[in-house]
Amino acid sequence: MSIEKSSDRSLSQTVKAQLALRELVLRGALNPGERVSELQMVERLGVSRTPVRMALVRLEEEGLLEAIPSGGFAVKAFSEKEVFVSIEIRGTLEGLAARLAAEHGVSRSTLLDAAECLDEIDRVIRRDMREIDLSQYVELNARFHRILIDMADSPPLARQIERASALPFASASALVPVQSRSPELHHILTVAQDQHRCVLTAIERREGSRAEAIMREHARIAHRNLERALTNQRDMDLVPGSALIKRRIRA
Amino acid sequence: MSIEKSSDRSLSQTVKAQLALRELVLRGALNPGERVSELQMVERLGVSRTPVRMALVRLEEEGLLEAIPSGGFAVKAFSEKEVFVSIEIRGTLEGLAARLAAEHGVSRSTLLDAAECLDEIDRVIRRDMREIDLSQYVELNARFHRILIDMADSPPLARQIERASALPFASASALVPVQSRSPELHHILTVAQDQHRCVLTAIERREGSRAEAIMREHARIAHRNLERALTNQRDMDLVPGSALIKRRIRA
DNA sequence: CTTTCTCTTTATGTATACAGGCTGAGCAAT
DNA sequence: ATTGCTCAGCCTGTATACATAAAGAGAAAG
Repeated sequence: MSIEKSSDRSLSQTVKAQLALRELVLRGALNPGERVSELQMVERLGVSRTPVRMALVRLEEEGLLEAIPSGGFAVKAFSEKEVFVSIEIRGTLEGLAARLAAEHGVSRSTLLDAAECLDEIDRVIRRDMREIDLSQYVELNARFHRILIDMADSPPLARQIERASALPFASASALVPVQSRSPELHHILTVAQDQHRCVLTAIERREGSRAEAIMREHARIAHRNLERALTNQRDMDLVPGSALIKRRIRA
Repeated sequence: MSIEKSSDRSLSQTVKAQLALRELVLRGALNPGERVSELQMVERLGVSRTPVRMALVRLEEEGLLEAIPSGGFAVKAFSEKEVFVSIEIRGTLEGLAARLAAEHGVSRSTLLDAAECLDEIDRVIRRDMREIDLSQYVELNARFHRILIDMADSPPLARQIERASALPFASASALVPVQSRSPELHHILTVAQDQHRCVLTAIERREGSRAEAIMREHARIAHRNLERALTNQRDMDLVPGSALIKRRIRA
């Protein structure tokens, strides 16, 4: 009955429980608002109560669960507005990172790393109008965002961005797959990539304010993708953690 | 040997441990970088290992501790730059909150609450040039910031700001006491209060961009206060968690 | 038929026992 | 004197037992 009875022994029980539980929540196996019973999870995950409890605490920190006043945890539900704001928060913090990078200045080698990453993205995008390997794009996109955060050279900021990106639908490349069925796919990726180029140029030229503004706007592409998914029922499957989003009734 | 053997029974052991441990860390009773042994804390706090462990995990989330790769936790040390960035993060997020509040619009009653709070601050500041009750100011200041966050009406943002303010020296009114010995005290409080007034006006008039800029600048008063404490050794005592800050050697 | 009270069940909070791994001291060998 | 090895002590990760509080079912009364 356990999800991954034969999972890697090298991982600690706590980490195993955390991964498995997150998977259950995101998959929608647990309904939003529903209490997550420790004993039931012991049964389902095949670990004892202690690691389950640790996993619950950590997932609460991630924002996937919320504490019940009388004790224990429940699966968190998100309104559409909350999702939008979460994306805005990430964009704002990434904007701050870009500005700090521009103001402090960044080493030549790091700039080259970033530029190389963007070249690779170009190659993926331009390959063939309709045959773009999205998983490859997602990975490279995540890498570029990581480099950008490294450029700020501020552990507290990196940490905060990590927290903001912990919500499945708020991370930098979570909503990219939503575009996969769209005829505008190539268009949007082109625009996004141009923003990547521009922010890198701005950082290189020490134009902090511009770098910040670009990253903020860049995050709003995710807003558009989310909007699409919310209006096109069938695209919701492509949104990670979509089961947690309370849908409004739409006309 | 325990810090608070006879503390309130109504609080759970976990919360008790968390409060006591935080106190120990901030007081500087545990040296930065030092490992925090669970058993030693059991002895010092008078609770068993389970709540101590929970408290350790939570304090790591707060950012006061960091996980040791081989297991366990250590007291975290902060560089001056990290402290500055932490303040900048808080300011940026509060700026976002102010902008959202302005853009969404805020109910009349909430605006009145805020205005009343500011009136009270005025009364504290203007009371007598040299006899200002700082603790009262700190409390009212915190209240105004709380109202501002409520205006944004975004639980995820409130949560993130709370996290950013969890670092003792990063919260909105943590560094106010540093000014207490300064002849500029009245001057700085006047400026800060003017920013309060301006941001409220901006929100009322739906001037989102302005509201955001003001809150960002407002947070930078904390920068100034920190700078003062870093140059005036004797003022460091007034900085909460100063024991965690790695001082550079200064000429 | 509804409502309320009680009792049972089950939840979490806490303490503690046990196992495996890391660290460091002391000793031996070069 | 230095370096490498072994062993002991301690520390964390995990499992589980126990106590207390909450939630739900069922029966009785209105």
